[in-house]
Amino acid sequence: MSKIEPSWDYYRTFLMVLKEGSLSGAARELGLTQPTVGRHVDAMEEMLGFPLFTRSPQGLLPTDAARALQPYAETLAATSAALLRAASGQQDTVSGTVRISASEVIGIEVLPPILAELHAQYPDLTVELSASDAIEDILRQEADIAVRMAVPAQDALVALHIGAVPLGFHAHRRYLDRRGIPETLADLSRHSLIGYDRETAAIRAIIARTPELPEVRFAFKADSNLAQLAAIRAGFGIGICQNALAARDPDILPVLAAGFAMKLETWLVMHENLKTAPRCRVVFDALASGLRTYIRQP
Amino acid sequence: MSKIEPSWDYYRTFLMVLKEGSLSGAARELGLTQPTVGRHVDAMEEMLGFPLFTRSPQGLLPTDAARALQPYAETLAATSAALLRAASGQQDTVSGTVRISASEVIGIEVLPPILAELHAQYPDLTVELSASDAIEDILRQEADIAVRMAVPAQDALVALHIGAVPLGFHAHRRYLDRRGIPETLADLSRHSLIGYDRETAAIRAIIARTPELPEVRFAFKADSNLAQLAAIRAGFGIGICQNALAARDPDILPVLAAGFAMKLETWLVMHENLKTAPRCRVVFDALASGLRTYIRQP
DNA sequence: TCATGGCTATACTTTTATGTATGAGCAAGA
DNA sequence: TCTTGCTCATACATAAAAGTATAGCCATGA
Repeated sequence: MSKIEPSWDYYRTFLMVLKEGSLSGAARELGLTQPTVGRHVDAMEEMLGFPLFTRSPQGLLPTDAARALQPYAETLAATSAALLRAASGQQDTVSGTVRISASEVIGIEVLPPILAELHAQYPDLTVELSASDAIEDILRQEADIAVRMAVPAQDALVALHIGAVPLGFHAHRRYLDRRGIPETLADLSRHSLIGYDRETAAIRAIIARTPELPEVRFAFKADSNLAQLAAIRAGFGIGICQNALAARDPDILPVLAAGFAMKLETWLVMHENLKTAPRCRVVFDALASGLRTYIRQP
Repeated sequence: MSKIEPSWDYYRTFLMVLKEGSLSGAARELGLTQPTVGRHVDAMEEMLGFPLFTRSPQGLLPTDAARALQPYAETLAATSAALLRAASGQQDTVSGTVRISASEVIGIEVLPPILAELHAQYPDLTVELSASDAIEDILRQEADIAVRMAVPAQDALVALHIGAVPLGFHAHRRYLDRRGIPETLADLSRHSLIGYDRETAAIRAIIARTPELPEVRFAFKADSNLAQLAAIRAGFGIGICQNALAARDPDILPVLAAGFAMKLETWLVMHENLKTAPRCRVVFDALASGLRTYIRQP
């Protein structure tokens, strides 16, 4: 009856073996040695009563059972990281680590100056940035604060509506000089278009709202919006990006601005638990103000 | 830079010290010794850089910082328990442990026969029952399957609408013989009423929907609906309970059945991850069918 | 007042877990 | 073919964590 619960450290080792695919690799990551990692896996297998990996000289291959347990181990890892972040901000001063999740474009083009100013004000603050759009992140505490383009239907979350980020077609002046300026949406079919690789839910919504959009064949495909932005800047063709980002470069010109308008509703999201944490409050307020300024610029 | 992450076992020990309020108590619960538990706490304090407890000969008092970290430690504990349950069902047969969360009344009055029949069919299945109404339970994986009286606004959850459980005023025949049968809602003010101790969201909703309800003073107050049911059965007075439960006892009679009808919409909820787990499927289906039968009876 | 039973803290011993060193297997490339 | 580089497994030595025993503190109750 008095079965001793196994060490929680086994789960950490197990997760790293899954990620690395080998005992040696996991040992390197964890700062342990290969025999130790092997012993952890052995102990875990013995206590569970079934094998987690099939061993081979090339590494360890996870069994179905191991894959079924992986999400739990990942939650453990995320939670323990969140605990350490929470602990880092327990001093009465604004200090510690705050992990922010945002889309690539926002995280790279918009947030850095906001965060730089914030950090100048609070030098003890460490900021982690994670490029991701998954709402689950914040529920699973993989991030403390998130910039999201969807309403979080979550009771446990604090959500602040920032406003709508306007989007539009844009191209580099160099490209337009060479290929001409399209006048109607239909003209787009004669242009080099920059677009998505896989359809996401957000993209399907835009397509549904814009029936005038011609059937297009993209000349440049990338799931990364950041890569699409880079392609626009490089004069590859016409693509969609945030108006405010395009406006920063006088050589990037809006195209079909009158006939086509889109916007991304934006929210700032935080776990309710963190409302009272000073380090999170400060970052939340700075992001709210910074993002609103970003949205309001012409 | 190469700061070693602390042992995750420290968090387990830390949580138990919080719960027990003493090193010795935590040691007893964990199957460790008091010096070991003390060392874990010391190590954790040293790595965090601030104290977690103020020591005294009477025990350990948590600091504010420790209380702030408690929810994270609890998530860790819940997740590791969920991992072990998931592992328990990894055999190809229907086996292992399933943890069910339901209200006290449902869990004690309705579920046992359903689960008994299920267990007769699958003897290798272990069922854990947790009396709780918090939706978070299932999100935080503190339970595998939950019976809930609210729509779960959660993407990651599978929810099956069971139907509406009819509620009504009831009293024991003995009480009604002695005090008479109320004819209108207003008559209730002359009766001994059994009711809630604190207003919950569900209760406020009912009050808002029923403006005819007189201002009442309860003669018996309990937050536990189970205790209220027991008071009704004991002939203490008039209270609200599920019609189907009252109908089981011929001496419990409905009161004001015509003028007052309420119902609790009921859902069966499961984490999406567990959809494919055989042990959870089986329990989910059995609960769905059993609860629907329960609701349909007159 | 003094014993009892709860608690923590410390010194010491033992057990456990980890690291080190090495061997064997397999794949890729000279 | 034979190295090189990667893997896991094993035997042995060491370091780290656990347990044991005990002392001290502070309540409570006879």
